[in-house]
Amino acid sequence: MIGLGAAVVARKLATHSRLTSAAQAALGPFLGHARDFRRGALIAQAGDPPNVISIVKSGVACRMTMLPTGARQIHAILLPGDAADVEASLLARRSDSIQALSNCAIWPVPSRRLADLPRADEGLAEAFLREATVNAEIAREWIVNLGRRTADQRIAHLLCELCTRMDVMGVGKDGAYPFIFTQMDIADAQGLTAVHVNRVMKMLKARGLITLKARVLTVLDRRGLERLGLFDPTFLHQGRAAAA
Amino acid sequence: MIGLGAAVVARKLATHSRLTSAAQAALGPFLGHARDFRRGALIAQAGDPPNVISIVKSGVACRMTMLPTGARQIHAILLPGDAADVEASLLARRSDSIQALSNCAIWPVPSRRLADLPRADEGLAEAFLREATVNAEIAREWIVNLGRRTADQRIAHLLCELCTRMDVMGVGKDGAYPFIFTQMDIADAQGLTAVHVNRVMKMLKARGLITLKARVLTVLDRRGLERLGLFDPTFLHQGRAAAA
DNA sequence: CGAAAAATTGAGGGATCTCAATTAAGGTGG
DNA sequence: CCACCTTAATTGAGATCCCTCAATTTTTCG
Repeated sequence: MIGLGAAVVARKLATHSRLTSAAQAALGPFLGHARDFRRGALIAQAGDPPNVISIVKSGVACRMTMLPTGARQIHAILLPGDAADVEASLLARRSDSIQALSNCAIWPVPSRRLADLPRADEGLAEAFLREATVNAEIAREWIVNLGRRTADQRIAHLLCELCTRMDVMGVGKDGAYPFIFTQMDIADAQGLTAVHVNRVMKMLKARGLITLKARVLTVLDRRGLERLGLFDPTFLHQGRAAAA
Repeated sequence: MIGLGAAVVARKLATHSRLTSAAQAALGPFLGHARDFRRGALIAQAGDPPNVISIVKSGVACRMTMLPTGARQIHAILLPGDAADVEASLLARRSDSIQALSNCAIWPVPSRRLADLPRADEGLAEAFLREATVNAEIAREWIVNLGRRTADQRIAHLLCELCTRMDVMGVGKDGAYPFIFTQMDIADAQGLTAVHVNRVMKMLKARGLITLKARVLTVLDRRGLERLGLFDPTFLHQGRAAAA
């Protein structure tokens, strides 16, 4: 069902770009066929030539850096429909890695195919460019998060970001979202330790903001969570009203 | 002397892209004429429509976010030749601001002019795209810095980054670099307080790694500074060997 | 079902912050 | 070019947030 899978990407791109039906049709052949990865597997590694774009078909992945000390820092969470390394072909080699945070299916699209895309569908090519831009925007927000927010705020902010992104993709209902992250994943994303993440999550539950059970996150008080995390609900939507 | 000023940008772009002499010639008209800003002035503000690219002719600027709490987080330092918002025209409005950290001269280039650039010089347009990509790369490194390094390491890493970028641009000699940053600027870039930055700088001086006098930073032990900051001297050079 | 991974909890330490005061530097007007 | 005034740097003391280490329980997965 390549067609079905491609719909995920179409929906994601549609969150910030207008896609013609021609563009949607071009998407299937563009993506090709997906590859499966087990949780923890490296989808791309630092040092690799960046000649492949990774697009998530299902599951969750991340971009991250392993430090010589063994510490991991996650820079971005990749949900279904998200694309990584759209622009990377412009560099000589990749400096970070992509890792599966759950079992997942990834489309590995040769960057050459992206380079040829404008000839097939100009609008689709621009949509991918916008995708990269939105991702850069999110990266800046992460810098703010890490630099100027407390642990409570950081985690609340991350949860809000993820929920907002899932909302837009139609994932989760009634404030209940699939949540495959380990407390260590969250720690590595927010510059904390797993132990401290545990204590913060406990507090979030105690305050009646969230519930977490059987890998399902339920947001009981979205407004409260946003207030705690100083989350601006509009920041991820910017791309939506983008020109043309 | 528009031609002379444009040479700064040509040199910057040449650090990661090959520029033909035709591209260099196209640069002057592309940039137009610069505007002056005083230290502290806002060059662009959150909420503005992102229809202008800011390119630094002289002085130092930064991209930053002001939080509702009044705190500032800097996401990027813009040195002469650096371009900000190359990709931003794809969004509806900017979410961060650009601020002058010293008196500086900025070329405000209408994004429309960038959109038209491929028709004038394909290679030059690609060079600007690569510029944006390298900047995204640096942003990711900042995330690692903020998330997984101590205050000592962060500051050492930032100093190494700045020195490396100035080296490439031919700014500073014999390990002496112009340094207009306030300790609060460094704090706001690295998620620290000015007081703590002061103590770390004192330590760096005590260890014989640097000297700072009359707005001139002298790096006495570059290797030592890099080791302390876990700085990988190759990370900024990636663009250099970029394809085509 | 059993082994491995993840979550949870406690105790204690350290890095960084906050508050506050003082000194040094820089910029401006006379 | 000096005097003044504002801004930046410096230093101290005490408080906090988050980390480290370690043990235990719970959950997940093969």
